[in-house]
Amino acid sequence: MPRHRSRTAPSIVEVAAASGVSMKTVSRVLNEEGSVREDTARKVREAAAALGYTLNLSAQRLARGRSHNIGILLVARSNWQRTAELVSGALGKSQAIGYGLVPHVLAKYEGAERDGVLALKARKAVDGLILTVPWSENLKLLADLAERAVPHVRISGPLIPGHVTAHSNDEMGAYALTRHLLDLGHRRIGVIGGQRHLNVTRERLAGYEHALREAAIDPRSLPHFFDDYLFGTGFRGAKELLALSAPPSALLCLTDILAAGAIRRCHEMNVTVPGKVSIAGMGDSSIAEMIWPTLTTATVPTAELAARAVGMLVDVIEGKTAPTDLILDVPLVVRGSTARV
Amino acid sequence: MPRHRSRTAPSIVEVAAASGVSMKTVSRVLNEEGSVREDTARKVREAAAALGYTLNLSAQRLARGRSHNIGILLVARSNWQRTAELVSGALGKSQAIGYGLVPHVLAKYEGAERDGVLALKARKAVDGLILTVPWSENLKLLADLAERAVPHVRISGPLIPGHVTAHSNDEMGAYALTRHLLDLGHRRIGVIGGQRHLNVTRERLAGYEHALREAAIDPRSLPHFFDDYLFGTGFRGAKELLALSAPPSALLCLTDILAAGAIRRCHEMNVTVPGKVSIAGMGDSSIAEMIWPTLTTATVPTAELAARAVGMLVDVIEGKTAPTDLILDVPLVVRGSTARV
DNA sequence: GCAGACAATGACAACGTTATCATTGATCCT
DNA sequence: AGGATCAATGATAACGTTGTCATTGTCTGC
Repeated sequence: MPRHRSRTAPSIVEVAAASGVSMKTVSRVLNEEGSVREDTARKVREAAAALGYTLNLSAQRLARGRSHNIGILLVARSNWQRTAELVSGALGKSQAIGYGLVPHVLAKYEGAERDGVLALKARKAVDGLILTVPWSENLKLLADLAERAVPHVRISGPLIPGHVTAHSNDEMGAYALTRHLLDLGHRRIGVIGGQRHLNVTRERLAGYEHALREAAIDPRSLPHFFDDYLFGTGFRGAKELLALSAPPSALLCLTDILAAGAIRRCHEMNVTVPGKVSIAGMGDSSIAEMIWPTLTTATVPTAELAARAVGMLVDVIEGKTAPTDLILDVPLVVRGSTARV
Repeated sequence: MPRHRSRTAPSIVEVAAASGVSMKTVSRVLNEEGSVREDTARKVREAAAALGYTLNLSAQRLARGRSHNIGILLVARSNWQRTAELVSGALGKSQAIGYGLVPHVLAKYEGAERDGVLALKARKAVDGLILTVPWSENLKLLADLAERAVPHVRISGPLIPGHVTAHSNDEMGAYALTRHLLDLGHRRIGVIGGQRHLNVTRERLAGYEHALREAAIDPRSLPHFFDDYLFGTGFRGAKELLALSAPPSALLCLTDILAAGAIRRCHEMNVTVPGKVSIAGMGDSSIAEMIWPTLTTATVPTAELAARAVGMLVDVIEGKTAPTDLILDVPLVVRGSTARV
C-alpha cells in the first residue's frame, strides 16, 4: 500500500513528471549545468515554480559528497568586536557565493573539543575551515588538519609552507605607528600587549622595535606591559607604566581595545590624553572612533581578510587555483589621541 | 568491476562488518538509542574507533528529514556589538545541544533576499529560524513563516499570538532609567532614539513617558531626536538638543551606542558629562565600560535572550513543549555618566 | 514443557539528489 | 549515401544513513 503523501514537499520526480522530462534533466536545469534546450529548461522551471519546488540540500550534499558549508573557528571569551568583524566579513562572502557559514567556538584544543573540530569535516558538516587567531597558529591543530587533508585557510599566524594564510602586514603597521610617535618627538614610548607567544604580538613588536632602532633607541630600555588582549590589560598596563619613576610620554597599545582601556585609566587618573601622554592603538575597530579622544591607530582590514580567506578556501576546496598567501596593507590613521610631545 | 575505494571515509557497513553486526545495530549504538546489549555496543564502539568512523551528517539529515541546524536572521549594517552578542549567545547554546547555527544576514525582505530566507527551510538547510530585530517584527516575513509552517522564535518584537517570543522587559528598563534621572533632580530629560516604528523603540519610550507622567511632566514638552540606531545618530542628536535655547539637563539614549555618540559629541563641544549634562544609555553592551565617563545604563541580556531563544526553538522543532513567551528583566546599572543636577 | 511476553537484532526499503554511461536524433563532412 | 560527430536527454545505480517490520532467542508463569 503506497504511503499517503500529505503535504510533503515535492521532490524532483514530481517536477520531472509535471514537465515531461527525466529527473536528471530537472537536476541539470536547476543547477544550471547547461546543455539543455531553452524550451525544455523553461518548461522545467515553470513546473518547479508551480509546485513551489527547491532542491533538497541534504540529498544534494549526500549525492555530491560535499556540504557546501565552510566552518570558521573562533575563540571563546575574546574581543567580540574582532569576532564580529571576522564573522561578518566571512558571512558576506560565503553568502554571496552560495556557501553556508558554520561558526564554531572553541575554548581549547583538547579532548572533546578537539574531537568536535575534527568531526566537523569527518561528518561532512563542512568542506573546509577558516582558522582565526589563536587557532591559526596552533601547531597541534595544524598538524591534525594536514594529516586528515582538511582544506583550511588561516587568518594571520606565522607563514608555514603548506598552510595557506590570509595575512595583514602588521609589522609595517606597527612600524608606521611607532614612526609617527617618534616624529612627534616622543622618545620614551612604552608598549602594552597581549600574549607574547602569539605571532601577531611578535610581528607588531618587530615593527615597533625596528622603528626604535632606526631612531637609535634601544627597545629594551623602554617600559612594557604584557598580559592578554582584553580591555582590562590596557587598563592595568596604563596604571603600571604611568606610575613609573620615568614614565613614558607615549604608549603604543598593540590593539584598539587595549588602547581604550589605557585611555579610560588615564581619564580616571586625570592624566590628559594626548596632552600628558600620547596613546596609539592598532586594528582600527569601530571603537576607535567612539572613544574620546578618538584613537590614532592602523587599519587592520579584519573583515576583508575574512572575506578573502573564504574566497581562498573555496578555491582550495574546488581545486580551482594553486593556493597563494595574501598580504594586505595596514595603513596608519592619525586621530586625536597622539600629539607633539 | 568494483570501484577502488582508496582513502575514502569508511561507512557504516564497514563498521558493521568489522564488529560482526548489522548496519542498524551500529546506527543504534552510535546514536545511543538503547536496547543494545552492552558487550555488543562495546564491540561496535571499538570497531568505529579503530576505523576512525563518524556518522555522515548529510546522510543522516537526508534519512531523518531534518537538518539539525537552526538559522539566525540578522540585519546588515547594524550595531556589530549587538549582533556579536546575539550570535555568541545563540552559538553557545546550539553547540551545547548538538545543533549547528547558520547565521544569515539580510538587508531587506524582498525579491531574491526573501526567496533566500524561505529557501533556507524549503531546502532543509535549517529546521527553524531565530528572528532578531527588525525581522522579528516584519509582518510580511511572519506571515510567510506562518503560512509555510516554519518553526521560529523571535527575539523582541510585539507579542503576537502564534509567534513565540523571547523578550526583555525594555519598558521597565527605560522606566527605571528615567526614574533614576528624575531622582537625581533632572526635569528636562531629552531623548535620543532610532526608528520610531520599531517595537523596541515604542516599548522603551513607553517606559520613559510613564516615569515622566508619574512625575507630572508632559513628555511632549521635552526635546527629542530620532533617526536610526547607529553611533552617528547619538552624535548628531546631542549636538542638536544641546544647542536648543532651553537645553535638557539629561539625555536618555535608547541604546548604549547612541549614548556613546552623544558623549563623544559632548567632549568635542567641551560640555562636561555628567557635570553639565547627564547621559544614560540602554543595553549594557561592553562599550558602556570602555568609554569615559562610564555609562549608566540598563542591562538588556541580549546573549541570554539568544541562548534561551535557541532552547525554545528546539523545543518547538522537536515538539517537546507548548511554546511559551519569555520575559527577562532589564535591571538598572548606575555608573559615572549621570549625576545630581 | 509450552504459550506468551519481551529484549536484542537484522533485512530491506526509503530519503532525494547527482554521476555515469548509454541512447537518441540531428548535422556535418567527404 | 554513409559514417562520424555532437548536442540533448534518459535509465539506473550510487551516496550513507534511519525507519519499519520481521525474526530471533530468552525468560516467565503455570
